[in-house]
Amino acid sequence: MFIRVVDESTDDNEIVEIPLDGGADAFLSLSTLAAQFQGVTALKYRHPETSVWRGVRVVDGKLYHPDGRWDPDMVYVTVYSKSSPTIDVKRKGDQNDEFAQESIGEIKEECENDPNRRCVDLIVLGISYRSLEADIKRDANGQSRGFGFIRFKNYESQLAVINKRHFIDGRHVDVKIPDSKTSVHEPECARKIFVARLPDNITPDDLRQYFSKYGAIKDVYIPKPARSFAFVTFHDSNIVRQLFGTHIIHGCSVTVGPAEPKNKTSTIGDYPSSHINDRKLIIIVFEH
DNA sequence: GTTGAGCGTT
Repeated sequence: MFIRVVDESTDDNEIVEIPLDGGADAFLSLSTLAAQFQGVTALKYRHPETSVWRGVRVVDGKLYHPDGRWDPDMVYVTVYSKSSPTIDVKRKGDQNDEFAQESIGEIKEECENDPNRRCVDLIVLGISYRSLEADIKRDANGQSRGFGFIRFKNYESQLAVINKRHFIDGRHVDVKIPDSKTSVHEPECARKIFVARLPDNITPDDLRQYFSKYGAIKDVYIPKPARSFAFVTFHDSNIVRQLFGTHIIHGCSVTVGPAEPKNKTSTIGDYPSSHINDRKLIIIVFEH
């Protein structure tokens, strides 16, 4: 006898028929399943009446159907362990690995130590209406609203999660700072500032030290030989806008503006909204 | 309504 299995975390969603072992009380070997779905740890299925996900029993590398019989018409869905490389949207209180959320007290402690490396609630957008493993917001009827929130213990985890695309339960999912206009798919220049009128004796470390009080810095670039300008790239684009203007670094006045995209052929539509600013409007005024 | 931009009953 075969059962039908699908991996909803991949793009193809191809159904694979997997052979069962044993006779009347048939079971499925985890090794047989893993031969088709690498890293799988269990199976789940929607209960026909409640349409709630139900997990199959896993004992000693064997999967047993909790309702006593395998349904050949059912499509079972693969389940992967929490340490899989895809994002884990965890329930509060789940503290098994570095991606686990922590209690408010522990978060505060880390915030007080370094406000520039603060973990905040991140909004998770585009969650499948069928996803259950998350702090998902629901309407009065219990229907998923398609988004939820998550907070990490380690700032590194927050950075790692915010800067990549996620694929959960068959959908592309965004992880963003709440109310931020910018997307995680924004161009790098959205997180970068252009520092002009820069004295030659200013080092990358000077810039890093000065600008780190505004937010975590990803990269500092000063051309060699020095050309009186530099680029500073932050991890979070939301703090970039407030930096535009004049700054005093080591007693020297420098001018900070938005970094233009490297691609000169880009149109205004390619700019992040935070960069469609006065500079662009001024150009339009001069043309008339 | 078998839907898909948004922003949080604690």
